[in-house]
Amino acid sequence: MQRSVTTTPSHELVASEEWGARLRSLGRRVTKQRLAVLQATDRRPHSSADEIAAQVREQLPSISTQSVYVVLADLTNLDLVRKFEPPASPALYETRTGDNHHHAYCVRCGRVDDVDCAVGHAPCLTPSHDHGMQLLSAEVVYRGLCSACQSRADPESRL
Amino acid sequence: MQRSVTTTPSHELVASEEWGARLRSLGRRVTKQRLAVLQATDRRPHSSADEIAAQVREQLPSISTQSVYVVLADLTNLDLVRKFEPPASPALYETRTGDNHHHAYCVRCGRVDDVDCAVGHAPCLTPSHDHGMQLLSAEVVYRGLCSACQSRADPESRL
DNA sequence: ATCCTTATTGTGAGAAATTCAGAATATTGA
DNA sequence: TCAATATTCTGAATTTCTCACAATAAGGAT
Repeated sequence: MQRSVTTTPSHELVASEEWGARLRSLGRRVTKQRLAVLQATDRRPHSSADEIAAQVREQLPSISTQSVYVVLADLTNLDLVRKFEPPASPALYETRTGDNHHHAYCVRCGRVDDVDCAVGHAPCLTPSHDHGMQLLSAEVVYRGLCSACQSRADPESRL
Repeated sequence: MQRSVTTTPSHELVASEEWGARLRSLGRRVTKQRLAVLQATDRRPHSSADEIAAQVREQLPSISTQSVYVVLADLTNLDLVRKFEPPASPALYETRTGDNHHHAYCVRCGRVDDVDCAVGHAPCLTPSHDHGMQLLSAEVVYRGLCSACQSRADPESRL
């Protein structure tokens, strides 16, 4: 992989270095595929594996979709990307990890937005009784209607 | 469908009648397939479509899996069953609807438990900011480790 | 009780998303 | 630069679920 300052936008170069450092510190080799997947995911949060593959192909035209899947699965395990599975649609990926933010998706158009945790203290982690399950984390998925779909919504239709 | 008191356990007969009434009031015909699917789902909450099909086949040996899918999709729309999609596994169905209860699944064995809403007032429906999305409902999914897997867990492994 | 209308189910194929095994390739430490 | 082995590629396969159309059966009317 050649890194030319003249052909690569500087902010991407920096990002590339950062991702590379993170990968190395996690015991992973720094490959152009991983960097491209990370950058594509970073650039467009809530992208599907297919969309990420399409993005990546602008840099690496011959990358296979399967490789993107493998890379994403590995990065997800490393916690460099987070996988979100909205109902009835392919999994989406984002680079925002570590904060336990949640997601709202539009039941009409499928649009997904990030939603920060409701109250300061994660309220969803203290259910009334836990059946002996040791809880690790909670993910909240909001069903909603995005502003675009609200304006376009005919009042007759019951959602 | 013949209904013989001597061959059908009375509690199932009653349940059958109840489901029948509900279906009728929702403008649906009362078919043995629908009743069998409802009873199977009721008997074993958090079953997958395949598991429900297997259960149903004990009564209706020749029902196709596709029909079970169609019936479940329709019953879900009617709100007689609720569909839950845990990450990385097939959708699960249950007859407990209307209360907005949540789910905890074991990250190791996949076991799913019901969890009643954390605090009295649905806290998860008031996110800090909603990006203009009109929120309709929230579903909380708890990741956890069930008691069986806790005992069997080697302390070395980082979960 | 029987027939007819039409909802429901069955059949068979097929789509979409994802995973797997083994061969080829590329990164990194020496 | 080279070797070791992590990573990616190739191609097929799997799983879950959907679709179109034919066959069947539920429930009201006669």
